[in-house]
Amino acid sequence: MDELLERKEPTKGLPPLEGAENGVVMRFAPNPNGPPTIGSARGIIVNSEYVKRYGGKFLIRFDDTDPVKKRPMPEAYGWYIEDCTWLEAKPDGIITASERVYLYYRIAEELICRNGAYICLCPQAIFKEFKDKGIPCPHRDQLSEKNMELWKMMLDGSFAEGQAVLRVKTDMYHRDPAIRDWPAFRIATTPHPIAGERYRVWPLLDFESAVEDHLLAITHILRGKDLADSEKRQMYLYQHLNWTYPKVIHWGRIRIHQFGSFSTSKLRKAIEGGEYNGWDDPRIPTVRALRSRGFRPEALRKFIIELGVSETDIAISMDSIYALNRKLVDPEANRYFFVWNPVLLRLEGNVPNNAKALLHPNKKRGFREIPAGNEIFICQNDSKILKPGEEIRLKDLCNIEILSDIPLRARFAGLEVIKGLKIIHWAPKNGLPIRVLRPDGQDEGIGEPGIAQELGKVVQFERYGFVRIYQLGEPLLAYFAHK
RNA sequence: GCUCCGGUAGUGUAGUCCGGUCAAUCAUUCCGGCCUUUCGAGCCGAAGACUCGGGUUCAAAUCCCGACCGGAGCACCA
Repeated sequence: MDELLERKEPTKGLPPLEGAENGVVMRFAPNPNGPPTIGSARGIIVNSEYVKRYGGKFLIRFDDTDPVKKRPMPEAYGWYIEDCTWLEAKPDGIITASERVYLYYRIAEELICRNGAYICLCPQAIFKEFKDKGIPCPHRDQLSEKNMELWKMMLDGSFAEGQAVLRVKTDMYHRDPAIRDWPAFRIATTPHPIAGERYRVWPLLDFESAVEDHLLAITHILRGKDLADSEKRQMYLYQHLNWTYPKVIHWGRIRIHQFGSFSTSKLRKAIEGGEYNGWDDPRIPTVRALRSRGFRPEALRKFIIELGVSETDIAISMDSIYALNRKLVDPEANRYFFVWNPVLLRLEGNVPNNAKALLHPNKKRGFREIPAGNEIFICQNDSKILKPGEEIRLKDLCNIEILSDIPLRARFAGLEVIKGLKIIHWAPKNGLPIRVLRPDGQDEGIGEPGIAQELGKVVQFERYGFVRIYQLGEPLLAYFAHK
């Protein structure tokens, strides 16, 4: 009976975590070689959400142990903390691997003593042959004392880069070649951006991550499918040291329709080359870009949590995030007129010099005043469909009758609202020059002066979409959020 | 090539472990209508999916086998 009722429970959001009843310790472990992207946001949000649900600790750990190929960016460490905090996932602890290499050395030595690892002097290509064939290399049977001696030589500089690695003993006959005796430490003499020249022997991800997860008493690991083999590899290390492995959940790759494929290193190049305005350019999928565009963290959290943690690869659309954010932002955003691709419209007759328009259509938030008069701007798109003789309404101003299309002229035709009349918006002749930066390009035009008072806020440009006022000036800069 | 993982509407997702209540959930998108001095919001309605083929069973989205498709790992990257 209980079973039946249990099965009826709909699972909303994230599925329950096995073995989490007494709290969890979870970590988000990025390489700080750029700012967090939407992909990183998934790691930040899901981990922190589980910690919120079950109680415990949410840690951020910088896996920054490659000074060469995945070279960390010193500014990025702070960016991660900043974006985590903005995403309502302030870490309870910050760990930086490059500051803790000495701890990994201790574990390595323990491992060598227990005969769980050996120094391998095979050139990389040679070892690959052994591995593919499934036969132990000549160094595998070295005595633990010999390994310790060679290890010290690695540390003291007796070996050059590439001459020696420390390998964890797994099973050279394992059916999956990816699991066989994997490397734990290699020599890298390039100075590290944070640790400088303090270390010349650096751990590789599988070792660093496995050891840290144990040291930090991580209970549950969420990781991408690309690291699906890591548990199998690291399990051997845990067995050698008699540790207990955390519970692991994998998720599939995530692609975003609107952004296509991207990588942090590619973005970095494009930004350094001036192709983008920076790490918050609306055309790129970073968390800071979303912030600049006026997204609310709740929208992002909700979206990511609804994605769940399936192992299926997914191709998501920003549309869902847009819809979620629109719901949050619509009641807050003041309304303004922005005329893109403006064309001048000359008006005859007693056009009011001022218009009064609601700041919000259905919240009682008062009015804004817009200078009007006999010359105003309208969108080129609107102008194209106007025919002489037609009567339309300028929103919140007056009705007009079109006199001619080229040149564009019209005359005042009354103030009273007439149902059924086509309505267009407009901007004052001496309005604000505005440039809107969009994910798909940019728009330029004229807006009403009140927009300048909304710096940093999200507003709606009527008939255009929601934007965040990014920077005052000539022109004023706005970042487009969504329709 | 070897190894692993996955395939529910356009997109995500629930259901798959423990077969029946699934002629399959929710959201988004699209379409139609209402409302509205925004093409926004809101309201109403509609459309749309179990990859395929076998097998087990009274009964299969759910279990088994095979095929197909997709992804990942096989780095001295993370």
